[in-house]
Amino acid sequence: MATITDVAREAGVSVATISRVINNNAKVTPDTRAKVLDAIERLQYQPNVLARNFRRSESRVILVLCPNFTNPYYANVVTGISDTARQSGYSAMFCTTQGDKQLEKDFLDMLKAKRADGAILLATENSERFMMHLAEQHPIVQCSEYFPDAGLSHVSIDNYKAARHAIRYLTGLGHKQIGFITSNDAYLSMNRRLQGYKDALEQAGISFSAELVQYTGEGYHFSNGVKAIRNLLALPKPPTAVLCVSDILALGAIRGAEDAKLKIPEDLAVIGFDDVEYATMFKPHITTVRIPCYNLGVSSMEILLNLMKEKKATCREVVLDFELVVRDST
Amino acid sequence: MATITDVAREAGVSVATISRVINNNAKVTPDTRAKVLDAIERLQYQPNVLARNFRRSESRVILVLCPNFTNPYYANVVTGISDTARQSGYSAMFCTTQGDKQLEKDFLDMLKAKRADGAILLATENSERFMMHLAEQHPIVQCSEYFPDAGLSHVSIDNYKAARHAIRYLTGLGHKQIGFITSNDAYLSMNRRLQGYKDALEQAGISFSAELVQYTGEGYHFSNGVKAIRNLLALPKPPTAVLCVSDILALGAIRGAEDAKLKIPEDLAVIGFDDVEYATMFKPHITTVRIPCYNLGVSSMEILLNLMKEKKATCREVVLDFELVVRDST
DNA sequence: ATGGTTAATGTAATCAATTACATTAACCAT
DNA sequence: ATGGTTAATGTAATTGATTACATTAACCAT
Repeated sequence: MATITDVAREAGVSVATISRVINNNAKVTPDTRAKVLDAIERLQYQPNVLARNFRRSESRVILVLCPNFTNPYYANVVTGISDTARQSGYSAMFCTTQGDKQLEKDFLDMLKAKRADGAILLATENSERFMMHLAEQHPIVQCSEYFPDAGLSHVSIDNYKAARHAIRYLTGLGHKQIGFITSNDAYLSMNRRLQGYKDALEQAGISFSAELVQYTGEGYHFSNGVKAIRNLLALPKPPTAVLCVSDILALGAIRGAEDAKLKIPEDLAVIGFDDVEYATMFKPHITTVRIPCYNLGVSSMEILLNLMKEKKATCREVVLDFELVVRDST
Repeated sequence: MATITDVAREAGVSVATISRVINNNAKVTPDTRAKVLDAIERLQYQPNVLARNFRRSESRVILVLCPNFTNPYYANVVTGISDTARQSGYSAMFCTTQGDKQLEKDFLDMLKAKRADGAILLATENSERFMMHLAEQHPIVQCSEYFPDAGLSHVSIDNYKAARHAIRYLTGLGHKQIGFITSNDAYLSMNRRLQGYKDALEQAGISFSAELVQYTGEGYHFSNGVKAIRNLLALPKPPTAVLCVSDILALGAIRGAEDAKLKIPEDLAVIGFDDVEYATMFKPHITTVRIPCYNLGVSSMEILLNLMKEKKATCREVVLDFELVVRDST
């Protein structure tokens, strides 16, 4: 593989000039530029990335902190991140920390050791304080979940509006008893959705009833959805519609309701969240709030690229559009 | 961040000695070693990875070619790869090529440019010839799918045995009309499974009937499973059991059979492949051939690490164990 | 023509680790 | 004591790109 010195010799100029041409960072006569490009072409020269990274003291690696890959929600986000990173010459290092705070910290330590140039967090167990401190020294972007008002860049949808929108749709269909199935995870998105649910009810003149809100414990398991809907159906005044914070929970709720001989959507309307691919595999096809996962990933990476380029940490907040996809479960 | 020179000064020795200590590649007096380790500790020294990679001319990046992440099969494999790579100080660069041969080639070109040290292929559109040639110059491991007798290292399960095992189980239950639902993808695993199916039938004294084999087209869509089982059930002598090459297809087959008012497993026994997590979400829980996806990933990465260390390309073939998980669909 | 100004290009230091080769020290046999 | 041998350690080159600083050339105004 030819080096910059080879090219300099071939073109009859100095290495500095070659560097100027390939980096476009100083004036070079059109004439010499042509000579240089010619030599580069002839020798099939490609700058040695290792030497460049070393000299520039950047690793061209980004970190991605992710609960897991097996949830298709994350799988899609990660694909978006990965594609965008690759197109910009970055490689991604993933860590599925599964709630291990220390592992997460160790992983992020690679930023300090210059083993990575930036990080995207799809969720974190660590504190807001810790992250704010880290973000002062390194480019960090939060995706989906974030600390509000922490001054960290983040990309997400408006979960409040999304839930409110879904509930308005249900009240518009005439539903008055509307349940809400959520997880115990202390995610911001859950709170925002709950608030959207409450406010939409209030605006529709329906009084809030705490027992209509089911917390399923942590994680998003199908069986949790089944359990939750059973509890709701056991109420003196069971709901005629239910909003679930994930498609998997919604699928579980449908299964639980069908087990109880209810017809979907006649006896119970169900709305999910995410619009993951396999949710459409089953009947009835569920109505859901589509989250643009792939684009969430793309956008996070783009912001991170900017952050890494700029040096000065300007906080960017990007809110992508959700979409209520109406199918057969409502 | 302290450099090797700082440590040398602190310890009162030369940089060469520091290098010897941290790399364990030459004799150093216990005495001086202690001094050096002491200095390293005091200065919190960590070798500069960029300088090291540059000098050693290795990138510590590996490539992973993967059809997609959204299929939980791949998601699990990739997690195994990723975890193992990280533990050894490697980061992974993923490319979901979706059948784009040229994109795949461009991606693998990073090996030539020394932007990556090795690659794991979860499937490839490129030819055996191309890959053999590439593997002569760079460490390559194939995972799940591979070219038999191409001399490339690979990790997989024994798909022939797995299918044969599943069919023997079905014949053991008394089934004589057994269908096989597979995809049109030209994967080795599909052929091996088909052969296992045929041989197991023959050994059970059942003659092979081509119409009992349904090809679903490419990809593994739920709806393909539904279609396939419909075709099978429309036969003059419909099957009483069916083996599907993926859980998703099996789920589709179950749905299609239930739509036709068949009871599972009484009227139709169904076996899937993979044992992906969400397959257990639905009832009836399917009997399936479990593939150790995560370990497939771990093992591939371990072999790749060896390959990268050794330099000489010794081909390693690893076959991991499958397991027939009997649940409610048989 | 002279000096000043600017634009283009060249020279050589630099980044941090590795390592070939050189040097030193220690020990043993004669 | 002398020379030889070996083990431990040091010196300095090397890797390839970037870039501060130096040099050159060209042009213009006087």
